[in-house]
Amino acid sequence: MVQTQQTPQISEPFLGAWKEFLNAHAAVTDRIEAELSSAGLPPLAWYDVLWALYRAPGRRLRIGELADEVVTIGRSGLSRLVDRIEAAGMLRREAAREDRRGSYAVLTAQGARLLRKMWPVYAAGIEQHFADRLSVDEAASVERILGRVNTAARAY
Amino acid sequence: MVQTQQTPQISEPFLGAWKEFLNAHAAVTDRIEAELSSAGLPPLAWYDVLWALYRAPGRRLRIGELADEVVTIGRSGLSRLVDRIEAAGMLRREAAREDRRGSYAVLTAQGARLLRKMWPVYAAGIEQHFADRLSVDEAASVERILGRVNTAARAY
DNA sequence: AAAGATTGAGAGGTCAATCTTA
DNA sequence: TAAGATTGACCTCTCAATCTTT
Repeated sequence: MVQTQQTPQISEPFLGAWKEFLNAHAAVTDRIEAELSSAGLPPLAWYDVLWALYRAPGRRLRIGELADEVVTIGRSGLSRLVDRIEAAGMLRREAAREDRRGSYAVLTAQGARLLRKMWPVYAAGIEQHFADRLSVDEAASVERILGRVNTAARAY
Repeated sequence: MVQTQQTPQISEPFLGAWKEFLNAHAAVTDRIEAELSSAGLPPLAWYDVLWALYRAPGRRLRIGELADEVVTIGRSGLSRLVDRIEAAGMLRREAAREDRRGSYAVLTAQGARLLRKMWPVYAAGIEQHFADRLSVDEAASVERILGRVNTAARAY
């Protein structure tokens, strides 16, 4: 008799790695969010949007391209997030001339300034809660290993 | 002149590790949530609650203890999550006799069955999207390294 | 007054339906 | 008909206020 659907046995090192992975993510991001908030700055999701625009040619991205960059949120959620960031004057929408169905999000000068205010706080959080606990070799290992996890998970 | 507040320079391996860490978390948890949902099962947060109760002596935990176990949610959020799980019959609240301010969440038989239905799907997701991409040595490294991140981040 | 837990108000997210243009 | 993007309805979380008991 063939067993078609058996529960995988995940051995200890893998299960241990998974648990630490989940806990570390929750702990570090919570702490960084709290530090941004204490500094009177918006959440990490804003940083992701502003930074994606900053990197892009012309400081602008189609809404769909922006959604692909901000990996923690879906398209409708992004649409509302862009609403809020636009209302705060940190970006503006611009109709796409080459395809009138679409629009661009364009970083404003104020948005670029906000990005420069957020980075020191964000960077300090990454350093203190994450990087300071790793050696250079360990960081390289984590990058390589989780990079592989990442590629695998997206390959669908 | 003393520089009191300089932006940390985070060198490449650390920044790379941080980016892969965030992306891997988003990718893997999204995929597992989608698989649970496709199987007609509730989200990971339910699993965390049910599993915490299952492990506990008497299959029961004070609400506050439960909140400490479920690290991705705050106390008021947990209160509402417990409402929903209770409404589904997977746990019940019970007044604490030794301290009448408090209450217990107690796993029901139905809750234990749900846990046993969720685990195969969850485990398959961990295996396929995470564990299969790691060697045993790499898993041990991730556990050790992120365990250190974790301890550090919580030590406040 | 403080601790355990819940609740009202509001912020931010999802899914499916919708609108506009291609 | 499909693609880009937004919207309506609804769900879940947070913060601060609240209720009960210590």
